[in-house]
Amino acid sequence: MAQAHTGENLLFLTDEQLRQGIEAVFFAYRGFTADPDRILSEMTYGRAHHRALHFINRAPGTTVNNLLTILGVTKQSLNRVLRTLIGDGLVESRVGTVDKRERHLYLTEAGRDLEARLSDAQRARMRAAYREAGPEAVAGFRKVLEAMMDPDMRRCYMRLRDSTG
Amino acid sequence: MAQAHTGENLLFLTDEQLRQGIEAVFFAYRGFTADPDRILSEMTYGRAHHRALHFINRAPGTTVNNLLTILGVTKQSLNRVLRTLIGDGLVESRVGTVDKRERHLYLTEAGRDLEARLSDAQRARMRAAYREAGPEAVAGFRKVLEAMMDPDMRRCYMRLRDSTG
DNA sequence: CTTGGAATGTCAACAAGACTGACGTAAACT
DNA sequence: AGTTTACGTCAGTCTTGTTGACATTCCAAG
Repeated sequence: MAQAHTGENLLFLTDEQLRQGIEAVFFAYRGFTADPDRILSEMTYGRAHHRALHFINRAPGTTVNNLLTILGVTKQSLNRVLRTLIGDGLVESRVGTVDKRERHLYLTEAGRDLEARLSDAQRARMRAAYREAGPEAVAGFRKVLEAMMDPDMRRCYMRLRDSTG
Repeated sequence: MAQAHTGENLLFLTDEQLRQGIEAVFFAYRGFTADPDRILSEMTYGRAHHRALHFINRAPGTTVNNLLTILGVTKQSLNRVLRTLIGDGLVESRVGTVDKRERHLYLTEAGRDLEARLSDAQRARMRAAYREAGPEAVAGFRKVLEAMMDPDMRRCYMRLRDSTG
């Protein structure tokens, strides 16, 4: 009856198809992080620094707490990363004007430079993959990814998405 | 001219679209691992154990070296995981008959039980996402993921895929 | 038969990056 | 005035990855 309803035999929902999807995500994620990781391994930074740089660049002036919920790590873990990035002059931390308890985070020019290097490498692979797969595949790709997210993460994602479009 | 060629305006290749794709992968991967991680956190195992169990279940009798290239870690790192799994009676290691240097890995019944628990949890989320997105989106999803992989990983993935279909 | 290389395993040391728990400070809210 | 919130930090632990060194076992080629 599900078949009758959708006009599909729902082959894409078999355990075997799902397993292949799981393995595809596993292998693709390796490719996803490979290029930035190569750049980062030449310095004292890691993937955690990349993530922080990415989202600070994405939402300049974001607070530590906001970044915490986006990244889904503890404040101690994030603080270690932020401390080195601030110490190395890649990130600037400004005390809030309206609420002085908050610290607003911004990339310095050096921070923007590194972020651009990392993002360019990651985007190059995504661009190649998108071009190879075509626009309709990309739309489906995004649709499934969004459906895979936890509701909380989906809200994070949507908020970021809508803030620039 | 690219527009004329494809009949698209290639909006899906803008930096902004690519960035959204990158963030979608980031947030979706969190969801992807969340359910198995919850189960694993109740025992002494982690994500590395899950990965080993998954691929041993997927290709019973696989050698350590083969698993090494699939997982992309060092033998020392994998060995630590395998040692605990073997010690806990979830994995069996049999000396090869044709080449006695090789160890062939199999899940015990207890190993299959745990693997099934983990896979069921992960598949449930994937199934929900697939159902929500629909078969065409799923086809695009897979297509982009495959294009994102490193060539080596793509070969690994294809070989596994073709061995069961 | 001996030697070289490949596959596997083990020990030791180390680093990144996550975690918990506890504590302190300052600001804001009630 | 007391509580909560935001942030930072110290200390310790865990998982998972890394390198380097070394032993074992076996196959194969000289």
